Amino acid sequence: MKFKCCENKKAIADLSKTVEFLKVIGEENRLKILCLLKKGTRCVCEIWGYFDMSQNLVSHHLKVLTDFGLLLSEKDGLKVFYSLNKKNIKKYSKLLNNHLDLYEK
Amino acid sequence: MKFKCCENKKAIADLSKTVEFLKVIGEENRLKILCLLKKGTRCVCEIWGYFDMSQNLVSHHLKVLTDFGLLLSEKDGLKVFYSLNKKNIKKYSKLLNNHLDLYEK
DNA sequence: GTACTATATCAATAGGCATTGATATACTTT
DNA sequence: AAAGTATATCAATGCCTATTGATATAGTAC
Repeated sequence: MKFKCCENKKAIADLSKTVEFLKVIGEENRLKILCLLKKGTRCVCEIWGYFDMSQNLVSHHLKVLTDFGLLLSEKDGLKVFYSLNKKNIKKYSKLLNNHLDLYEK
Repeated sequence: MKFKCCENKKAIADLSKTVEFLKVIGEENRLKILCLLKKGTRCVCEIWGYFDMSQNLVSHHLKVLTDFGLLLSEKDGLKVFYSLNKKNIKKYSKLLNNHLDLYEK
């Protein structure tokens, strides 16, 4: 069995990116937001209302999630609608599972 | 599709536990240690040497991982050997994947 | 244009935690 | 018992970031 986690540049980069991903989703409010958005697209005020968080706090967490590429946003008039960036979430999930999967090879 | 993330006590507790798990593994040195231990049991000095971390820092991270239940330790003379607690890692991985899996149900 | 609504940004604060250096503990060897 | 080795703990520091309150921006309705 070859150890692949820290031996080459690709593996080290993957690990760093995985850690970033974990830090982004490893925050209670952000994980809640991701969970809610599994139901579908929501505007900021819906998220805010749903979780009883302050408006600026929700904005902050939405920005963190969006900046990292986990959410997509679309403006419609005054409202901004957020939705999951499923492609990227899937990508990072796979990266993570490479680390967590204990039984491969 | 029923939204299950924050609606009942079980779901909220699962989410909290998931966040804790993410915080524990979402640290570069700790994820590296987990990766190394996929190769098999290692004593502290081996881990320390492998990553060029200070001894007390390795001890600290090993403690965090062990306290959360991700590692098992066994003393043999002067040395302490650490290994993955695969059962628990698997348990938390499943919990996490419930959150990340976008396509279930 | 004025008032209002939805969202984002800014500045300040506070708490958590990774890191470090020093020291303690526990075991082994002589 | 004294010296050496492996690991753990303690105290202090500094950084990062979640949170808050206030304000700014941008669009809508009158």
